[in-house]
Amino acid sequence: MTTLSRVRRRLLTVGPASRPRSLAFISSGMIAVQRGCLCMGIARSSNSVTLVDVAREAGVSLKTASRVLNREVSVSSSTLEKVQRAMAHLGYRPNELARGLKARKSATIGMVVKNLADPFAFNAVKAVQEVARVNGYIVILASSGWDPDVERSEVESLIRHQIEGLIISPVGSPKSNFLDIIPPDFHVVTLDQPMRKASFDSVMIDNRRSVRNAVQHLLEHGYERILALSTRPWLHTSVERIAGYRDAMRKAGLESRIALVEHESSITREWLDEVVLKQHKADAVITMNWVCTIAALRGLKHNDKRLRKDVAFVSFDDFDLADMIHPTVSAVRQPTEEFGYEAARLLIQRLKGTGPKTQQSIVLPTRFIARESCGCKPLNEDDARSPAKRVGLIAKRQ
Amino acid sequence: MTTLSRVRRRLLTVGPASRPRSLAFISSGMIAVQRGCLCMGIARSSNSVTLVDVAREAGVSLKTASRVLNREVSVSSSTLEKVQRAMAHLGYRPNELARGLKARKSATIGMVVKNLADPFAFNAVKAVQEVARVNGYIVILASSGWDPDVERSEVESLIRHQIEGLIISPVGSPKSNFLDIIPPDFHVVTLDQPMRKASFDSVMIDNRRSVRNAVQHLLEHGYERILALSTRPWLHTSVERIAGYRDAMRKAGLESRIALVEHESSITREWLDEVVLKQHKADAVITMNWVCTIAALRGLKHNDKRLRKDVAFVSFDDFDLADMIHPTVSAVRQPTEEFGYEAARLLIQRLKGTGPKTQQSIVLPTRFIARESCGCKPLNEDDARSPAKRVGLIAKRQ
DNA sequence: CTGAAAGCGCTAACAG
DNA sequence: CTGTTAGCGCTTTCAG
Repeated sequence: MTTLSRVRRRLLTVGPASRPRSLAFISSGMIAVQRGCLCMGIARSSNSVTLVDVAREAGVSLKTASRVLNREVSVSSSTLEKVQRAMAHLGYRPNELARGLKARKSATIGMVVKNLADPFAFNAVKAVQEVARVNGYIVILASSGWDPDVERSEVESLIRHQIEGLIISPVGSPKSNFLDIIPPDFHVVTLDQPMRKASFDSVMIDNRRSVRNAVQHLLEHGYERILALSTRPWLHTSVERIAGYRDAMRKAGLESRIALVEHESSITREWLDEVVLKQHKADAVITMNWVCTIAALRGLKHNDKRLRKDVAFVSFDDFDLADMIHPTVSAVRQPTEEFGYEAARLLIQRLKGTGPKTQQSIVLPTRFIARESCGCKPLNEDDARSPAKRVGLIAKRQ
Repeated sequence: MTTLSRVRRRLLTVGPASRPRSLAFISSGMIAVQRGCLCMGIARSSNSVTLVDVAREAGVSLKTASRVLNREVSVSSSTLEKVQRAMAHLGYRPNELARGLKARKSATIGMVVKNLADPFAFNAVKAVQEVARVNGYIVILASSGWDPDVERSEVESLIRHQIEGLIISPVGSPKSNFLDIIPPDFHVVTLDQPMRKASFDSVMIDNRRSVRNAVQHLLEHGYERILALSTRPWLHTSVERIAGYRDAMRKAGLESRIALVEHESSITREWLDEVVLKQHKADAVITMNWVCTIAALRGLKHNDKRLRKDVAFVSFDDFDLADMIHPTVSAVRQPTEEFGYEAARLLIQRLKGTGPKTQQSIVLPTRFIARESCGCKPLNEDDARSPAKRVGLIAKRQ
């Protein structure tokens, strides 16, 4: 019998503090079987072995048991062993919630993303979870679904659950606002987007430069009627990326052609036909994000437009199987897992009090993956492979 | 001044219990400003407004404030309003951890997946999180990375954090074992795979039948040297799927051709060339899971093998852009979001005590999406679209 | 090196 | 309808 029930132990080892309470306790919904070998707790059934029980079993005080639990040094090896044996024997499981209540730490970090189905999000989440685990933290995951109200209430919920820090990829809409519910010196790391009017740590890329470089690449191939395609143009990332596009076009003395839609559902075959092909007579298209890419790719295909032959194509955001589409799709690759990795590292540094006290802004490098759709012949097969090859991999560091 | 600090309130309203402790408290790292309008908590800075504070501010007892917090009915509208105003004024934030300690519920469910980068996993997680949110639960996410030991320790960690229920897609390896650390009447729902020697609720598909149907489809196209390709053949899902393959082949009086590898990294171009093409002279390939598909697709492409022309192809697991590869890839589609949705529904029903008491096993339907790689002309464009179109969508029900 | 006592922020039992 | 009292399971002073 490894897991003696609470009642059993209470009955058997009344101990020094057998106050009236014991009786009241027993009468309130427990069954005590006399035979002494089988006891069932009905009320608080599962796993109610507490540190008190451990201490009693080991014949030490509660505090001593607590010391063992917390690996404090000042415990003689004999008591240490006694307590550990008691823990094992009883099948003791510390209650992290109770632990956190007094100690004011929950060993929990919160993470909020916009859409888990976006490769950016799940790769980041994956890395965050991995780093958190190694450092003894768990992560509560929430998803805003691009809704500022949901975002706000999710953050609120996380705070109520006493997260020690927050990693968030903010919706970033003008209406998005949760700064007022963040406690003053709370640790927050933003991903992908910065927060207006806030000075949180952040992990981002140089959106503007990344797009500028990509557009320059298209220009070098001789395309001139390059069209930038973006959803949610009010997003900080969109704004920056479009600025990068403009930079490159302006420098080349060419007219900017920009097609913006609020939501990817607007990017239909007909719309592409009308706007991209008829209106702008684009000879190349560069998308500003993943959903855009998927929508445009699908729409163009159904238009019987062949990538590169009729219109060159560059995607912002690389994706699985970009190297399997014909022609293979050139893309700006963000280091999605690194995002999560760095964010978690920043946050945990803060929580542990190691690392710098000043605001940290990490800017991660992107890479232009030249495949065929931009007009190139891919040179390095490894580079050209889509992110799929990294499935299951997390950069191991630290 | 909406957020008065704890010290301030302690100093101003000493109340009945002004024990020596108060002094010690103040001396240990707080700054009290005399002017009476500005106070800063240094020690326990953020958000330490408690229900006691609210009660005091509202001039009611702790319990009454608690009643308001819990929306209990027996509160007069005048006190209700008083308390609510006090809460708003103080910027009160309930501590869910403390709440859970006494009430023995954490409003938290745990979820463990094998690999978050797998479309199956993130779609399921997404749905679980959504359903949990709507029902007032938060979800702690963990990932086993296919490692039984990690899986076990993650489950252990979740239990320590007092999750009320667990949704897990088990590693399912022979060494995988965490049953002994699950408390007796704990609520668990398994996803994708069942647990040996356990009678948890589960959400699965009919793997055997799904594959049998797909193979039969290939047979109807006249292929005879159909090869089944699988990783991790010891997995329950793999076993079932391979059984389905055998069923169909046997029924057709054809020889089964099965190529198994432990890990997808074995599926190289050379390996495919040797095993699939030279050794088996396969005229069709059916993969048994997503990683297999990606690896095989990539390997075949680099072999200058054209899908359908040289070898037909069916993928178990549909994927984004399956309709963008040339030829488009036929696939067995699992309802990935439904998995999560149903699992969460089952679990929350259990937690709330609604719904049946007996073990529930939900078997979700799959669909064969006939595109071109199996030899078909796709009929319905909508069906043929890859799952990408569903980005951002969650089935709203209940 | 060890223990007793006092809570963390909240809910629950039981009176009024 | 409201308040009092006793904890949830743990950590934390502060004494030995």
